[in-house]
Amino acid sequence: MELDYKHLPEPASKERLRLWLRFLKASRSIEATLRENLRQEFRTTLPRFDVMAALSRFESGLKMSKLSEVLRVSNGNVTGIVDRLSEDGFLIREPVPGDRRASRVRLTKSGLEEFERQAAAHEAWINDMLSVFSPDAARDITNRLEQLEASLQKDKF
Amino acid sequence: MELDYKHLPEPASKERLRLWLRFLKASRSIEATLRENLRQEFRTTLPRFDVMAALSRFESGLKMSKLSEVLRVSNGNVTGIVDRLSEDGFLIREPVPGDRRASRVRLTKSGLEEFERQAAAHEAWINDMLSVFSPDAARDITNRLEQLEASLQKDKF
DNA sequence: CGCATTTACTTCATGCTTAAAATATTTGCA
DNA sequence: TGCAAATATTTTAAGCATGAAGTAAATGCG
Repeated sequence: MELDYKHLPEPASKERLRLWLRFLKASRSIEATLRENLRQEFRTTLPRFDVMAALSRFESGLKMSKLSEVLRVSNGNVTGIVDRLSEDGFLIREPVPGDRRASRVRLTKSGLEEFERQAAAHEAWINDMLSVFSPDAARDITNRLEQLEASLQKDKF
Repeated sequence: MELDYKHLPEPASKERLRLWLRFLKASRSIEATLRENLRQEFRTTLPRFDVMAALSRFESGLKMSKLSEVLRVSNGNVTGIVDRLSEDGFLIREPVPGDRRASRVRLTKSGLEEFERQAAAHEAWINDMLSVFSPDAARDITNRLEQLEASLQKDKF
């Protein structure tokens, strides 16, 4: 029979790897449910929701480049998603006065209304999935994640 | 001027939504770095790494259906990734005696060696990115994530 | 046995994702 | 002014992801 290493201290790197694996699993599990719910209830996808969420915070819209920066995805990626959302009438590209290369994207009235319904449902789904965390526990973990983000940013330079 | 709501208690659902947004941000940030590193150092991708990681735990290989179950991705998805890894000589499909529909996939010697180098680098990257968490803090968060997973599983039925 | 159902897997259509190349326009400066 | 460099965006090629449809083989039961 094997020795029981379970209660011996693991090297720090193993402990952190274990954390990452759990982290990823939880994240993927929640994301999968969100995708499925968005698909079933609103015939849309997470990337489309993300674009609309970003635009909903800027009444006068965002330039394509700013939009891809906010979402932290590539320019080319945003082009396709915006194309499709435009076809659905949820947003429009407007010319930017004085710069014929650029365009400003903003939600239409219909897009804003649609997004508000999606956002309310989204918040309820998250509240349900994370109900195991009390508001205090949620705040505590949020704080730790903010530390993590800060340390990840710092290492970039 | 607007009232300052910042220090009033937020509804639980807002607190949890905030947690989810931080969670997603951290997860995407770490994943992006992993993808970039895998690409630069090993000319591979996270899905390929995931497939090899899964197979590395089963010396005699896995059937395609079991592989997609373990990875929690669709069957059709696994087909393509396995196709490409096979072309690279990192794994092989073997016939399953007594069932001509099925095939068993396992790492080749070259695939196992390659994976072991990738896994060592992967662990070091994670250790670096999560270094802001002490082993104790890491264990603590891992425990909370396990609670979360358990509660997510339970709600499925 | 015969044939409907189930199982294992691949293919297909569509969309998301990236990096890199291409296009168009603006800016800066010799 | 003229033109090289920078900027804003789209296009392209390749891979990942899904759900659904298709193919082939195995199973089960009347």
